[in-house]
Amino acid sequence: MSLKYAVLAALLEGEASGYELSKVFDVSFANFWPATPQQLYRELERLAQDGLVEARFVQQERRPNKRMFTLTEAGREDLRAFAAEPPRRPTSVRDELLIKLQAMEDPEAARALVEERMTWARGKLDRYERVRDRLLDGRTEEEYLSESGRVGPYLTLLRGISFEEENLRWCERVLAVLRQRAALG
Amino acid sequence: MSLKYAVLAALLEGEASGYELSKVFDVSFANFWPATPQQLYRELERLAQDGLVEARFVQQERRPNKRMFTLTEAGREDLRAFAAEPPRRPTSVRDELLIKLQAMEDPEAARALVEERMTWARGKLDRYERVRDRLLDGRTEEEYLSESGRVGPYLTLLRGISFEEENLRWCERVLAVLRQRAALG
DNA sequence: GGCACCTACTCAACTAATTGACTATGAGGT
DNA sequence: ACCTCATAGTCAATTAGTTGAGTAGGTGCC
Repeated sequence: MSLKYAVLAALLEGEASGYELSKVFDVSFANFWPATPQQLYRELERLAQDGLVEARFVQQERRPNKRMFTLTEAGREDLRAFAAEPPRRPTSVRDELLIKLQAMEDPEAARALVEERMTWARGKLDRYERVRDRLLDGRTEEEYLSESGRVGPYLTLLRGISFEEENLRWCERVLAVLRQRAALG
Repeated sequence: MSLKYAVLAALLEGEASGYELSKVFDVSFANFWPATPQQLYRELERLAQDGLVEARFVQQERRPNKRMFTLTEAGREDLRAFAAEPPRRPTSVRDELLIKLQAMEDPEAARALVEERMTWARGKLDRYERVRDRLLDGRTEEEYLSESGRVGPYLTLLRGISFEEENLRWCERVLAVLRQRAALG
């Protein structure tokens, strides 16, 4: 149900193809609503059938043809109604590393997995930084906030950044606990 | 696939019924691998068929009968192998609020949703605090870490706590941005 | 005396998500 | 000449997850 609105929300930024959307869901939207290309194509099909988006074919010369999707007024209205009411389902996090850590017996293996996670988190932060720069486009945060119509994209980006930063802090904490335990044991 | 190992990991704490497991997946495990009772019963069935857990019926007098599950040596071994290798799939977060925020036009409605989220996060932190107290059982963290065989449960609990704390910090940030924008606009 | 809630599940139907393979074309490198 | 990567998708099969109802005895509250 929510994927529907995630797609509609993504289309608020303007007309997009399924392929372009799959890129968006691979970077910025991935932090709060991951989706594979297959999910997106199916969802777009449904949305078009329900009249919430409009599709048009675009013939291309040096690339495969594509379909571009736009929000309809009905889609905009549906999204508006969704955004106004409180979330139905609680935030859900799925993290395999935590299962492994929960079960872990070997502290050395745990340390290795946690350090891998840290490297990964730093990579993600770098990518967010680039998304942020593109959003701000040379302006300061203040300028951006006063000029730009919609703040949503910025706030969700901040959440992604804050999540990864916390991830790093927690990893540090885990390493400290493992060291302490090694010293005590 | 990972639910399987989440269940096995939960059974590391000792024999449990499906019902008891569903309680565990409602509190501590909920932070990194949510599962409904129905999922658990199905998974336990499968695990028993595969010989990774052993089930025994327990007749009860004043309550419905139940089945208690224990890890077998094969289950323990399978879990060990899983825990040693790096995660296959990245962490995934699903958060409806962020879709709503991404789409949001009305700052006042946004503020209300964010404050609701804050109340909720504080409630969750309280519950974690109680879980933590039960784990530590009067000991300091140092004592716990030197006495207890397995650190996993403590580290995953820390992640839950850290996630909600960060949630609160991000909410504060969002409120600040909304205020700033209101002042600028 | 009735009603809601807790324990302890089972069953059926449904929707969502994942995986892998397949179709095309073009660009760039070695 | 071949290989990989990027664009832009489609199809089919399977697994995972959700929802709602049903069963059945016990406890606690007003």
